[in-house]
Amino acid sequence: MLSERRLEVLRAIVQDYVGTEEPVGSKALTERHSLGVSPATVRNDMAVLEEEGYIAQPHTSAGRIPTDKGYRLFVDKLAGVKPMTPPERRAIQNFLDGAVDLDDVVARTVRLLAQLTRQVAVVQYPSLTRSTVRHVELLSMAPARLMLVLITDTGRVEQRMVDCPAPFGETSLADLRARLNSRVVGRRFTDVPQLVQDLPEAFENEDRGTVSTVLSTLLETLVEETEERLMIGGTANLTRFAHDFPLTIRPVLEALEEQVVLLKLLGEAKDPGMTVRIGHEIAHEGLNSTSVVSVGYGSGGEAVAKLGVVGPTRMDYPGTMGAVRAVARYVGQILAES
Amino acid sequence: MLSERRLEVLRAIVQDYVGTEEPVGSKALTERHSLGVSPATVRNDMAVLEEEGYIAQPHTSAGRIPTDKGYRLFVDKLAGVKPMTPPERRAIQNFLDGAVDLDDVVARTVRLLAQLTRQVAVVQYPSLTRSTVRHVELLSMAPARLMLVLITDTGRVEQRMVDCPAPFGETSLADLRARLNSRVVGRRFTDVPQLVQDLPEAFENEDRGTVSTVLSTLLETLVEETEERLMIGGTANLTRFAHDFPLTIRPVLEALEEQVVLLKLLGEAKDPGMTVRIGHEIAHEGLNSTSVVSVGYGSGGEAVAKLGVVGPTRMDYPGTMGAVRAVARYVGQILAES
DNA sequence: CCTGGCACTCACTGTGCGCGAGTGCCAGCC
DNA sequence: GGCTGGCACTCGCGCACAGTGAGTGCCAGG
Repeated sequence: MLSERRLEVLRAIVQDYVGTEEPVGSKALTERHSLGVSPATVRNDMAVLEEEGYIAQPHTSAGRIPTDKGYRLFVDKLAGVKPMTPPERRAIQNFLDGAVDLDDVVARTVRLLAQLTRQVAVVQYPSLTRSTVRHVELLSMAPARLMLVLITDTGRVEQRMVDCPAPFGETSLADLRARLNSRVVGRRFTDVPQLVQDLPEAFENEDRGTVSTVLSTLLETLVEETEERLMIGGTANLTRFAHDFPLTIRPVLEALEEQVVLLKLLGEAKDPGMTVRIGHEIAHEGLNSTSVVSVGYGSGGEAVAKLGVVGPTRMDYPGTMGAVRAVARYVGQILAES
Repeated sequence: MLSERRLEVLRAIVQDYVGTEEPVGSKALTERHSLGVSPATVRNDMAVLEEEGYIAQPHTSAGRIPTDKGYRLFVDKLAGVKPMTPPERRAIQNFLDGAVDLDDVVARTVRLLAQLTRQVAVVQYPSLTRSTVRHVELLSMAPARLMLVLITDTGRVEQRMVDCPAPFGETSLADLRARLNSRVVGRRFTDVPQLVQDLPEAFENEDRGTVSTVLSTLLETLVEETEERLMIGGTANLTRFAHDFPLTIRPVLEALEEQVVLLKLLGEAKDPGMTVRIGHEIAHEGLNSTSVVSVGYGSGGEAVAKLGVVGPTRMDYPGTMGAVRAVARYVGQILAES
């Protein structure tokens, strides 16, 4: 176990390094922080911290920088979550109010988060698996062609064309629409399959084929769209620390375009509260020199999706966590209202 | 007017520079191309080309690189559009087939285009202004709350909540739905306002308020969504020529995030066929060292939106133009089928 | 009008050197 | 035992400097 003062030294190193982006030495540390001890003592502490793997030197005769393990300790034990100031809160609310639809909410959230944290923002669309059905609509496009429209409680809309095996009358259509809605409205998407299982039996022989087709399209939609979508913004912020890793920026951009990677990353964070993953804790290679701060958000008490930011491991964790948490809360409120 | 050989020299310079990314000198030129003349002659030609502003030297005693004006001449007079090879065509078709909805078509197109050209791809969603109405749906959410769903012929779906001034019965709802659809289905979005203008008069006094509210929401949607959305991909490709402008990559990324800029850029290209804008021909400052190749695409003969790529002015114009044109054609086919 | 020759320019590369921040270690002090 | 001041050492960084070579402009001759 590290002594109180050594932890304090680690905290000082992290803070200084995040601020200056340069390896921090013992002398500078004692000058910028009132640790009450001399540089020589700090050097001894640094030696211990280095032995334990919390800090490292880029090369001999240079200052120290925190390792992933060092950041981990800092986040877990040394740093709190910096709350937003009232003006910031107002700015967030103003920015998010006035969104017209779900796409707009997500788009605004991404921009806001990127701006607040000056990093890359990622916002997942509310997942269908945890959503409930608000309405299912069936429209006749042609004698044997229907359009299926699915509306979720979070305002998401999905539609599919359905080619029917046989013409389908208006009355049958109205019947199916009514039966379908009475069964699934307000229910969770995951429950839908068993709720509609026996629906074809309620119809005349000639219509059963079409009903089955519609149902299987509906179920397909549920499966396909369960793989969530997400929106990314603020990639220009990557260039802010590009001088740090001018070559590492490409794998990061590539990873960001591989939405699968990010979705997996967000999905892995089991804790519905805040999750911070640092450097090599992230399995994907391209993101080994980045950290991801994510948190769940939702319209009710329940989280329906995640949002977060991707930045260099050398980031302002307290500030970033504060911004992410605050934005998630307000987005939740907005979704609950609509 | 430049002589035939001088044009040939310019073409050789552009081709070599695009290939090697390095200023090209007179000796190297004569070695790599069979121009039939000596380096000294080429030097004289180069001096003329430089005087006319088609090429420039980064510094004295270095080779020449084409200027924006040089690329312009190359594109207009010297370069054709390189057609895709049959295997490439098949690959395009395979990649685009199997898209399940409009979002998917756009997403696949972006990825495909980015991969083919190894540059940044931009695809505009089919614009509402040139689309026609496939269906308008009204759903009752609560006694005084409706959901308006708008479906376009290109498969785009927009929805809005409508808060009614007074409760609205199911029969009135069905009536409004029927009247609305009979008037606007198959019509262009731009014609909708005058088509529904007198609709409230057909209803009872008590319902007129609601009908008006619905209509104004519909019209609002048309206006709001006329500002088109777009999808961007392949930003990781920016790093391929980042060594060229490691500092210029940031304004480019910023410009790409400002979708307004890109939309304006795409909108400016009046020619429904291929448009190439080179370097300083682009008004936006951040894109001054890039070129944009764009083309309209559409489900029928008519272009409903644009797609294209953003890359360095030093790009393979014939190849890029070929890829952009081919992709636009196939996307048009896909849209026509759905 | 083209060509070979020639002197000139200048970015680029590698080397050597001094500077200084930062370290590790040690002896002494509390 | 822990803290401190002192001191020698390391080594990355920046700078000056010279050598190299690709490329140029110009000119006289074919």
